[in-house]
Amino acid sequence: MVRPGGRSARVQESVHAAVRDLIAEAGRDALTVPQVAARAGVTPSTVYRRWGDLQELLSDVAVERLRPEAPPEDHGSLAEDLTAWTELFLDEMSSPAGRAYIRDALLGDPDGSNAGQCSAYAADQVEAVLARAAARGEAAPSAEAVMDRVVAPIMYRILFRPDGLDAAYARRLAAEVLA
Amino acid sequence: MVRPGGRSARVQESVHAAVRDLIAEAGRDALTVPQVAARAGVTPSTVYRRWGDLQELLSDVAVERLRPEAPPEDHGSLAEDLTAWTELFLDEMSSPAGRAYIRDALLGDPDGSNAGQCSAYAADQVEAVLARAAARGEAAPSAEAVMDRVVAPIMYRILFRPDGLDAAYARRLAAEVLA
DNA sequence: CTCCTTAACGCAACATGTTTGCTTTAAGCG
DNA sequence: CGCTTAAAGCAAACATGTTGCGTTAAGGAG
Repeated sequence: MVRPGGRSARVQESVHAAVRDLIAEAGRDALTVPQVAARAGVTPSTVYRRWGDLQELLSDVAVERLRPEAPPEDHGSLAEDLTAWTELFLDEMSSPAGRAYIRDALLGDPDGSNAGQCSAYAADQVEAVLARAAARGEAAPSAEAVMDRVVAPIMYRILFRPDGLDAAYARRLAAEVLA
Repeated sequence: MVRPGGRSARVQESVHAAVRDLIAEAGRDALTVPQVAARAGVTPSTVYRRWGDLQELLSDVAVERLRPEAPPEDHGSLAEDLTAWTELFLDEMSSPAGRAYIRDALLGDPDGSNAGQCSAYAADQVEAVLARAAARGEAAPSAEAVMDRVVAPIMYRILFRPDGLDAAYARRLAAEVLA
């Protein structure tokens, strides 16, 4: 029997909130399960039983924070929509907080489902931009092409080459995939 | 004073070997610092002092295993060289062992230097292929273009979308960057 | 509304992993 | 050959992770 509501839900929310608070206060490195549990008003064994370890818990919280809050803005044309979205995406993801969340999401993710979720969030945003272009009658690349040529290079550089990431790079990637 | 040789070197080699052996025997999940230390004939405190924690140690070992063993083969033309190298790269990296090493390398890497090293290995291989093309007088894309359009999509999919990775995809990426 | 069933939590004892002060060894240099 | 000191060993203190068992309360049946 699955129990998505009631006490279980309160515990989950309380623990997630404790993680967010403690990261903001003391930084991610100072985080331990017993601390989180104490702040959440819960025993450590509860956290260990539900999440397994600190990494999986952080991964959960990270995916939650990486979910886009709003659909991409409408600027009137595909070129402008995609450029603006790419700049925003790079900006959010390459910030220290963004990098940390990406790493956390990848980290505590034995089966890859959390990472898959992150990718799906980006894909949804891209598809929204492309769908709007199609509705306007504009020619547009496939979502796969945008993932391979815009999203992938950005994420690769964030993870493997933390330098040379700026708005100009975002604009160049967007322009190239539309060419 | 840095002491790259002598006892320190023996300890490092012994610990690395212990990690490789234990991963092969019992799997990465069953790995603990005390176990590794015991197998290496070393005390746990030595490992903690040199590497900090298990993740950094695994990251070290992973980078070592991700170093290419040989320069890319010469097939006579840029198209063949790049296609063959891309197929090999995808094959190695997307294998279960390859994925695990990539994750480990990213994981225990506070300052990103290990991840940067992995990227540098790939960049070196790509540059070798392109340099050979230039020596033949062939027109070739920049190394940056190959990193963005071949290496990045492969790594992105390995990390975030573990499906649909096959030799055909590798060939397509290579062909597109040459077009 | 009340009574079951049982998933999820709390508690406490336990096992394991991590840190640290101090001592000992041996690498590299004069 | 002897000094200096980085790095390793040792052992005890400490923190974290694990588990069995009793208790609580969600969600459904009567």
